[in-house]
Amino acid sequence: MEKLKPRTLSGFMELLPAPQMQLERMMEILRETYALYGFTPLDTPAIESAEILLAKGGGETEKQIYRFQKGDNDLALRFDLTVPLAKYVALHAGELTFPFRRYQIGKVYRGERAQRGRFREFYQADIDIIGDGKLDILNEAEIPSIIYSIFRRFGLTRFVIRVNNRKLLNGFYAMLGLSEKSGDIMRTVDKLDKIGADKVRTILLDDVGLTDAQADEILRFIAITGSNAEVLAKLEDWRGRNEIFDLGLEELTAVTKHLGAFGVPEENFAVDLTIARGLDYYTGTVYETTLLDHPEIGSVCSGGRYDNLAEYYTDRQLPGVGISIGLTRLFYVLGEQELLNPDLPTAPADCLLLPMTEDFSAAVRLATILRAAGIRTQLYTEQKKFKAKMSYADKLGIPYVVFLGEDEIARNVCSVKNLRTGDQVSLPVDQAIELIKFGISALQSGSVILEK
RNA sequence: GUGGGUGUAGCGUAGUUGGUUAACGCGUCAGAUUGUGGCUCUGAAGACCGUGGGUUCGAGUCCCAUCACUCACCCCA
Repeated sequence: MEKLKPRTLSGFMELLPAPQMQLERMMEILRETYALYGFTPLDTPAIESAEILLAKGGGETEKQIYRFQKGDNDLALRFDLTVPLAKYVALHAGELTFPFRRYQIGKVYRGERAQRGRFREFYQADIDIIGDGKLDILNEAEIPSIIYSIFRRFGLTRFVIRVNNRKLLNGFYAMLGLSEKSGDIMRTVDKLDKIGADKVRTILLDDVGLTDAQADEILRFIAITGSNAEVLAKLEDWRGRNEIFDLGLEELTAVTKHLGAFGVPEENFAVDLTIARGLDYYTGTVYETTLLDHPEIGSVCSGGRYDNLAEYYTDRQLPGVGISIGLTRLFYVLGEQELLNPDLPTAPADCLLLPMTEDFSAAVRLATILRAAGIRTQLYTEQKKFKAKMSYADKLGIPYVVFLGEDEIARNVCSVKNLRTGDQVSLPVDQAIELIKFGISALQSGSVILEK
């Protein structure tokens, strides 16, 4: 029979067992850290009614969303985790307790052309805090501080969480009488790092249609750099000319101050007036996180403040702040740059138990005892040559092999071989457990990532 | 969606101005070594050269189409 050629669609990540373990380790860190800050886990369906997911309508979402008919139902795959959150919060607003703090790690789908670091199915790891009517500015500093904490636990140090404020930008553009064109301007300004100031100016003049004076003012504005304190001080020059701008400046100043209080060092966060990206529902603080050594891959984590999360589903005013880690992208880039810690244990088991007798019942009992002691144990039951069994443990990176033959059973011991050192001893079961547990605890390595 | 590039065993590659049996490395499997893995050695399996058509005595190689992948743009995590 003619076989179908197996293939995986482009833009869909499918991993071998060892890297999958590394990805799972990153997810564990995410869950542990989010939980540590009092976030509750949430899961929502990957498929929702298209009208729910497209409530906002228009734009990129409409173009990129996977949408299909099943019977009479118009369905779509979720494009991000924020829109489902909005639906969830609107649906359950009466039953939830606010501020509602939830985390969600899940796959999202975008029907765009795949590229390196850009997937069509990928994990996002989101946290959001939703208030009822109001939400304190402090939350806008806590969110990036959590990201800082996670990245440090991953083992990353060379990253910057860049912070800006949409009110500040909108107020600024209003001052110049450019509110209508703020979207185009922000998109252009965002490319500053990539294409340089001269090209930004050309685009602003030719494509966006600004006057020389307007373009110069914008370039002067985005050229503001320096320490966070210096940037904030320079922004004072524009204070008093637009209320929204002033409000944005106060918020940005407050977030900067609080981030320090949360213990985020200056080298890991920066006020950056060029960032504006992310979905357009952001209304205040916005974040974007990049890896200093890999700016080419873009943002690995971004988010911000929105004043009215669920406006398409309810009249209730639900302001929030949230951020999303592009886990698949982050993992992919780290793997490609060989920054994933190769010492991170990726074996599916701590111990491979080889029964050397016809009757496996003693081995089955021993496996149960080992597992009860917390040792991840695989019982090898296949009729293969001895070397094939050893080779199995070796290939999977299982650190210990335990033999149980007639000889061991008669002496009430088991033989434990450490595959790293080659040492082998015969011990009573309780001592064998201690030996293995001590050995595997020594193998635990700190971080997922080794930075060069 | 727009524009480039590339398709040869599971993976990574070589393949001369078109010429006879498509080569190599890694991996896989077997044996050397039946209660001891990694290292080494020996051997084996595995490719209608993406697909379809064309040019030619002859196509992995040239031409066209098509599909897939990929890079850039757009946009984003």
